[in-house]
Amino acid sequence: MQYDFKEIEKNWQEFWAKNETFKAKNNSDKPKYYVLDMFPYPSGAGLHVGHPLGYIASDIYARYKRHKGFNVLHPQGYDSFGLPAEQYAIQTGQHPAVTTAANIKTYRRQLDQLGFSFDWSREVRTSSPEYYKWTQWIFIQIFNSWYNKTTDKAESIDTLISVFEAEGNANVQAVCDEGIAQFSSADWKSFSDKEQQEILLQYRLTYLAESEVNWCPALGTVLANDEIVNGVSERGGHPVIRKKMTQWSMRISAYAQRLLDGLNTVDWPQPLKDSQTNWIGRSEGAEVTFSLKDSDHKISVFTTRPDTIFGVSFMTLAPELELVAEITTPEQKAEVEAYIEATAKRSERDRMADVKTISGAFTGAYAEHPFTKEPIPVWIGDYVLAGYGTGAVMSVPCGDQRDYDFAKHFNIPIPNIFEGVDISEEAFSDKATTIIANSDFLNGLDYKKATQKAIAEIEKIGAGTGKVNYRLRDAVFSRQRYWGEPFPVYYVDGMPQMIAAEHLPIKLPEVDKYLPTETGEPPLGNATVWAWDTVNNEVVSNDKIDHKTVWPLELNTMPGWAGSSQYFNRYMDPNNEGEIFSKEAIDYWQDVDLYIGGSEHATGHLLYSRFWQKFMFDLGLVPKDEFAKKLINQGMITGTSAFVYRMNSNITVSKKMLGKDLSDADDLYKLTKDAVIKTVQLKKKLVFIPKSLFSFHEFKKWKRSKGMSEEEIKKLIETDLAKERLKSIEHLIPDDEKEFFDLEKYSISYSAEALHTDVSFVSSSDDLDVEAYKNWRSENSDAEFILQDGNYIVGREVEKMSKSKYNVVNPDAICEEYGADSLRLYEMFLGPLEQSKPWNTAGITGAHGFLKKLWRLYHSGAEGAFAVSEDEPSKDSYKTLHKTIKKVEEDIENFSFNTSVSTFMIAVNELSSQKCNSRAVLEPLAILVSPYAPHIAEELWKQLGHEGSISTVDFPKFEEKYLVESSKEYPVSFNGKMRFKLELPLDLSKDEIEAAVMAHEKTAQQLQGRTPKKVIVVPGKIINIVG
RNA sequence: GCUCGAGUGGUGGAAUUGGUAGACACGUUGGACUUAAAAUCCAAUGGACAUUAGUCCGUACGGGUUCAAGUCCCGUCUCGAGUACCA
Repeated sequence: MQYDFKEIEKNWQEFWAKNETFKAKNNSDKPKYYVLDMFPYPSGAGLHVGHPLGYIASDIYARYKRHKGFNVLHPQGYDSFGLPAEQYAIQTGQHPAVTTAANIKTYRRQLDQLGFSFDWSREVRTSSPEYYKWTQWIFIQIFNSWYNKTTDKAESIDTLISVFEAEGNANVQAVCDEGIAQFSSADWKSFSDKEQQEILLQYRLTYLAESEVNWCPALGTVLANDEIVNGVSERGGHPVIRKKMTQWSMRISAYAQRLLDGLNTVDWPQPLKDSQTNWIGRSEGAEVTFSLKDSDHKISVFTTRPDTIFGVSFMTLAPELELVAEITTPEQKAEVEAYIEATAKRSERDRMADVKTISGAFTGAYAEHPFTKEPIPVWIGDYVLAGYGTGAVMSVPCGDQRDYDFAKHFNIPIPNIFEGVDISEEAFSDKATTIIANSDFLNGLDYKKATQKAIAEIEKIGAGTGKVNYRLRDAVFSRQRYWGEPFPVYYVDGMPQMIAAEHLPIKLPEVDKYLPTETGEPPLGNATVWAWDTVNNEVVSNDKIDHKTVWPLELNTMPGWAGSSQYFNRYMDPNNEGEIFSKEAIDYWQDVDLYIGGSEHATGHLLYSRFWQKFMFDLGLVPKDEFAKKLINQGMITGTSAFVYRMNSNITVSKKMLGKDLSDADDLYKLTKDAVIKTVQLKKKLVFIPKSLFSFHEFKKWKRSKGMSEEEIKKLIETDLAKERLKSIEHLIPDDEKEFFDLEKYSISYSAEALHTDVSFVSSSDDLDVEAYKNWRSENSDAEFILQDGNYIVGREVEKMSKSKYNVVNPDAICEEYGADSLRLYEMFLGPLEQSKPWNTAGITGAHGFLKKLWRLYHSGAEGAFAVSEDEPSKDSYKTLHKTIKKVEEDIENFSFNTSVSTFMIAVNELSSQKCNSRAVLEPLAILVSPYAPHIAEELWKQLGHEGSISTVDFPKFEEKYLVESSKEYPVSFNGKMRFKLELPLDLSKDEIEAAVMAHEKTAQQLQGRTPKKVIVVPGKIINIVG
């Protein structure tokens, strides 16, 4: 009986589905374990072999945990709202729901075919109304909350209202908008309903605010920074302007400190934590207020260097600040306005890319130094960003390079406040060696002491306070898109109103087209049935809007991260219609134990999810304020692209360059160009040359990487290349030009272009299936390939796996040829999970060969019949088994899956040579392999005579006694170099070992009469003889 | 620029607390079986010299610690990821 993986895999996949083998129960005597994958966006292209890497790893771990007696939750679903489906809808008119459903079907088939142990009964799709009902529900909870700094958590807005009613807002410590006017209890009560709502909106955790966005009028949409290239849209190249729009924002900044602190409590990769830490960007310093001369205005600045306050020689404001217009003097008005206008035209990208140009304008206003009372000129400059801190800086040119450059450029004085430091060339910003001078009460202090003292003095005179500032900004939560969650929001007199939870979900309306409306409204503006009837509590036709009981609904939709910010909790109770999840479910499952996914989500999904989790924790909805205990970033699988080299259709004949200096390939190239005699058109248009005939550019690269000497290059070019290999293209020269193909007389040069070829045409030894390539593209049908030894060897390069590079490998094809178990093993075998590594289909034969060998261990009967004996295994077989158990268990616990695959291979190699077919070894072996190659394991388990699935059978127990050795083959080193090996009993003492070694004939041979100075003996490890 | 990570054969990668560098696999070469191919099996495979024994070099580069360094320390280079007028 052959290893028929197709039949086996099909049967067991059916078995698992039919028996719901992997369905997790929400209550169990077993301990719980929650293994989660970052769910996929179902794209139209389907999966390539890179995608399942993380899923295979998490599946192995989930299966392992089942063997270890855990009740495992291992769900999967789809992040199915998103731009590609919408883009496709705009192009083809097909409803995104239709294409999304079709894509999901493909994904499901591909996932099923890989044998994952997902509990599909818990599948969620972010785009299904049953799911987004709860996304809308959370939005309402966030809207109905404010952040109380006193209790340091989110609270219901009702607690805020009662404070307002009782005593106004004077004592309220909240994370809220800036500059809210103070009001008393009586004021509050006298406010109209609308006024009250407006005030509350400034406190809510999600609020409407004007945010500046990249608006593209031609596309009618807002673009992300990376969708803009050189100031125009990436798609279509339309102009983009900065525009203020009223949008929903999430007050994530309220959680900045807790998001930072929480990182210390989770086992996540350090780089990921670092990037979140950077993103949150905590900096300590002081906020200092400067009065303006001859004006009531004040300017607040945030500085991390209050110790340098006596070094201030000017102030710089962001040009966007409204204050600028108010303080500019009439004389400077024209200049300032011109500068503001110029800045507005520059995109953020421009301002970022262009660090060297220094620009700014003087406002004519002067601020007053809080201590010296000296006048300080106020400038504006686009190196100051409106969105960070207060949008203003106190400029200390001696201590900050940007301030320094600015001061130099505009001839502003640069006072030196550092002891013994020369600032004539550049600013001095080394905090560690700072000693302050020329600074009144700060003189002689170091950075730390001066900072403390400065803050204390600033506070004493009421000019400011010590402050912690965060880079993290509130997150814009509105998108001008169709294919996203609709907001459960309607507007009464422009004020947003939440729809009561019992009327959710508010379903996405149908539209005729998915583009923005002609008046520039979001796509939902095209919906004709999109108004809220407050009497019947239903969505009704727009023409019923009467602004009495029927009101317009919100036209924006939620962003991509809305649906993915709490899905891990919903999996615990995904079909609950009455609650987001039951208390029992969340209390049982608590949080994710292991989360696997890509590092690209570091500052998006993984930050927002932590924010929502903390919010839900504050509300008492979830028991943990961090949702995932451990997280692993799987590396990317890159493609190994294959290249053919298309020769340009003419070659250049030049004077012979023998004897010339060829020390540099650049010179060589130039030389060839200068000495051109003639250009010869080839007989054939399409000629593909082997890599070794590729142009000089390739040589340069090769030379550098291989460190070739000049001599070697000469040899290669003048003899090898110029003569033998060039001969292979001689027949392409037209007969009447043959005289120029005299390699003794002339040099021939040409260039070629590297073109991607589909990797499926290339064999494991890099030779191209020329016929397949010719058939691939009609223009190639009569192309000529210059072969070497009968083959065309392609060039190889590792690149990102992508359709356009023709290096995508489809798992369907791999499963068809080798089976899912082979694919699973091979993906793990490639290398450490976290590392990125190139895919090379050729290597899969190793994994496949292993499975066949494994199969043969159990099928040693006549014609490969199943044959397992009840004999007692040999000592060696027991040893093989138990060292395998030990290693595999350690490896899984450490997520070192690649090494455990090697361990399996070694075990099977050993058992094969031991001719072991004992049940006592082969049964545990099947369980060991089961997490990695579940189909074959199930089949072997069944053949071993067991009923039901192998999936919850106890993991084999490691027993030390089988590994106990009586002797060790010691490596004997002389001066650290291993010279020979010596088998010695393990129970020998150090002295006995030394005696045995010294008595050995090879020792004498090595020593050649010398007396060793020292003999190092590490029992059980090594012997080193020095001298 | 800053932060983090990584450099080991032709390739992917192994290598416990410092203790036999290159496990395992691919590829390559030779051989067996076969009419042939596939499949399978056996052998060799870091480099150089010697080819019997063996010797020397070798984990990006230059130093250092140690009986012993891929592993620890200092410096340099290269590559990758993230991030950026962040005051």
